[in-house]
This record gives sequence, C-alpha cells and structure tokens, in this order.
Amino acid sequence: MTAHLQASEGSRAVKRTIEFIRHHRLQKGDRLPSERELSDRFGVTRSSVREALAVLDALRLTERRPKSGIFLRNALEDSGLDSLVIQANLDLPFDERTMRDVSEARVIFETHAIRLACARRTDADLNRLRELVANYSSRVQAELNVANEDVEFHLAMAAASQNAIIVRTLTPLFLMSFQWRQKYFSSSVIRRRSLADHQEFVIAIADRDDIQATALVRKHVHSAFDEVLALVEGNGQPESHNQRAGGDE
Amino acid sequence: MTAHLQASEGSRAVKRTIEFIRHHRLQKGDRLPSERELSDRFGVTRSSVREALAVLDALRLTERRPKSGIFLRNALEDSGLDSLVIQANLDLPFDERTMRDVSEARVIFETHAIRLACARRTDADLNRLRELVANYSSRVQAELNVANEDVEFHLAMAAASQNAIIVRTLTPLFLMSFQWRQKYFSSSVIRRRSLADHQEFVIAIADRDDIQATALVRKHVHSAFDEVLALVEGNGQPESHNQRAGGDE
DNA sequence: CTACCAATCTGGTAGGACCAGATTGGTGTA
DNA sequence: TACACCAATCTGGTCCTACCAGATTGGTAG
Repeated sequence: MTAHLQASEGSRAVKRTIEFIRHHRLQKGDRLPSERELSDRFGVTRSSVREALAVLDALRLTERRPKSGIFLRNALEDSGLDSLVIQANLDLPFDERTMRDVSEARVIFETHAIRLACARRTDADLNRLRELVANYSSRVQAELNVANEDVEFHLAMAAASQNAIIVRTLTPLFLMSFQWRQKYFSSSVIRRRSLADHQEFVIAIADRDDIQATALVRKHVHSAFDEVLALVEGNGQPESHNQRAGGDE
Repeated sequence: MTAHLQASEGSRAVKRTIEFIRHHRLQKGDRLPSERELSDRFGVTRSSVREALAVLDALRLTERRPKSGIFLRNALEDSGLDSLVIQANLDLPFDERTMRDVSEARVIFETHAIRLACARRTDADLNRLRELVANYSSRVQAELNVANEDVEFHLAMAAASQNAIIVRTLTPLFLMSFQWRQKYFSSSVIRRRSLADHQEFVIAIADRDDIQATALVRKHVHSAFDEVLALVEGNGQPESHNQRAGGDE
C-alpha cells in the first residue's frame, strides 16, 4: 500500500534523473541533457522521460524552457517537502543532516499541533483517537507491525488542531520516514513503549493538558529519533553511492 | 519568472483534472474517468493527460492502478503543500478557511524559525539579510514591487535557523500566496511599512533578541494577513465558480 | 572583428500501436 | 435459480514516429 512494488518506467526516470543531478553535482541554474538524450541514457521512451520531468517540475526542482532546455530551478536540497517523500519512495538515501532537521522540525510542528489540539479538540476527535489507540493496542498484542497505525495516530492528533495546513505539513515528514519507521516498529518492546505513549497522549488531550502533551512529544519523538538514527547508521551518504544501481534490469 | 505565462497542455490537464475532482465532489477512493476519456474530455492527447496524472500522483492526490483505473488517494484538502502551490499557479482559488490556516501555520513556523535564527545565525547569514534589506530598500524608494524580495528576505531569515526542513516548509506557504502578495505590495505605504519591519527584524536577529523577533513575526504576519484577506474578499468560494473558465483561448 | 543567416537542436503536442492484466457480462452447467 | 466459467472489452504502461516553431549556434560574408 505504501511501497511501489514494481516501479514504473516513469518512476525509474525520476530516480535516474535525481541520481544524475546528484552524480554530476548540478547546481541551481545548471542545464540538464535534452529529453532525447536522457531517454537514450535511461533506456526509456521520451514519453517516460517527459512524465518524470513533469513530476520534477511540479516539485519545483526543474524548469523546462520551450525550445531551449531543462534547467535546475533549485538545488536538490531546496526543493519541496514532497520531493523528500518521493526520494524516500525511490529508496534514495538521506544524509544525517536532513534526518536531524526533520526530527527537529517534527518536534516543533507536532508540539504546536498538540498544543492547538488541546485547546480545540472536539469530542469526535477524541473518539477517533481512542479508536485508533484501541486498534493500535490490538495489533501490538497480535505482534503485528504498527508503522501505518503510528502515522495514522499522529496525523489524527494533528487533525485535532483543526488546522489542515499543519496536518499537510506533518504528513510528508511522516511519509518520508516510513522505511525507518518500518524497521523501528519491528521491535516488540518498542511497539509496547509506543503504545503506552499514545495512551498518555490521549489522556493529556482529553484533559486539555497541553503542558503534559507537549512534554510527551519531545520525549516520544526524541527517543524514536535516537533509535532510528542508530538503525540507519552506515546506510551511506547521499553522494557517490550505487546502492542497487547496477544494470538496467 | 513565477507565473507560467502560457500554460502548457500538461498544466491545463492538471487544472482541468482538479476542477473535475472538485466539480464532481470526488472523495478519497473514488474513481476518475479513464485516461482516454479524460483526453477526449479535455481535448488533449493521452500523453498530456498522462503527464498531468504523473504530477497528481507525485502530489499523492491520485493513484494509478495498472490495468484498472485512476483513483483518488486523498481528498483535495489532504494532499501535500506543494499541491497548494500548483493550485495557486493555476489560478485555482482557495477558501477562507485554508487562508486562515496558512496564516496561522506561517506564524507558528516562522516564529520558530526566527527563534532558532536568533540562536544560531552566523555572520554570513546576517550579512545576507542586510544585503537583502538594502536591495529591498532601494526598490521601495524606486517605487517598485517587492513581492519577490519579500519572499527572499523571509526565506533568508528561515535559512538562518540552519534547519533546511523548516525552510522547505515555509517555501510553499510563501509561494502559494504569491498572487495576494503581488497585490498587497502594490501599495507604496505598505511597502514602506514592510521595509521598516524588515529592518527591525535584522536588528533583533543581530542582537539575538528572540523575544523581540518573535513579537515582530506576529505583528508582521497578522497585519499582512488582515490586509490580504480584505483584498481577496469576495473572490469566490472553492465551489461552483467559473473564474475565467470561459473558452479555451 | 562584427553582423547576419541558415542548419541544427530543443521542448511541446499529436496520433497510433501493442501488451497484458483487470473487469465485466453473458453463457452454460448443476 | 444460483453459481462457475470464459471470452470480449477496458485500462494503464510503454514505445515509436512525425511535426511544429522558437531558441541556439556555428559558419560565412562584409
């Protein structure tokens, strides 16, 4: 449901193009090879390349100038958050700096989301959170992975802030870390600890206790980040790595 | 440089598809017409439709299931922030609720960005901010629009937080409001007031005075939001409006 | 050295073709 | 009547070819 089981040629082209940009250290304003050359280089049709470029355009990474060429609008590091989700889905690695920034941003954003949730949450929000915790709990007892359910719960908390933009901001931060999350929750101990945290979250939000709630965020996210950082350690830098980038097939 | 002067068929197809989703009130899980039907309906080639769908896929709005169909992955309101930028570029309107959420989110995010900037800003950051203010000032005196320069300055402040994710989060919030910004800064009085604010920002950041800096954010953004809301007032709700949706040309 | 023009290159768009799995509706059987 | 099965149809995925017209460029004439 989350991972693209069989990557389409379009997705491949996106990945290859991003790798190309990284490999050649292209900077803002630099020009990419023409569509025809990229299609040769990647071994796919120009149609597929064009689909990929449409995506990169939407992510504000490239700019296609008619009758002229394809140019880098922003450095890879300056594109939108959604591009991080895509890079994650394509198994492109992140550097530690990015992960650290994501963690910090998540604490900040989620802290405020929770604070607002404490002030504005409706009874419906509360019921939904309780449902999610119940479901989470049953999955934990069944020794199932709860990576999806964890995201669901945290987004539901964010939704209780009644601010859709905050939810839409947190979403990519969760999605881009889905793979780490998957590994993270493979531990039964961690699943149980996480469940306990979630239960505390619900209590705090029910009591509108934003002091307790925000403290929980810090604890919850930081402990998770430490674990994840240990897991991902040694996965490789963003530069010059060829992780499963062998032949065309 | 910002607005696409002549929309490509691919962009048109994106716009038409979003309008289709809105018009038919499609919800998460609903199925869209086939590519071939959309291409008929929009009067463009399937290639163009496919480019558009690739974009909508990247924005996590749709999901293409091979040999089956195109389905809505999320409601329009739940897609990523980048989709808001695209909607803004396509002249698709936002409802007041969204604008209010954006304003609130911007205050929250930017407040934290400034706080971090006060703590972490380097001398280089400070120099850059001063350069930008100088440029801003000269443009104000020349009675030029400073919509671009305003975004530049605020993003530079965010960059001084040394957290790239925060910058990448604020970017779409600025970009999606570029049109309002354009109108907003058409007033000479507002340009001067904004310049004064910016100068105060630099002083606060130079002194690492996060109390003053965060207070400035609130004042700066709120006053701007009020003005903008007045400007946009009566632009129409997100439903059933046909703002310049007449003939094909 | 400069001005100018034509060959070339580039993105944009159209249209057609084939593949193979998903879907569906009708048929024949129990 | 109800169910199982199969073939026609539909769908997304990919490839290929062909034009168009503006941007670019390299060589040539002045």
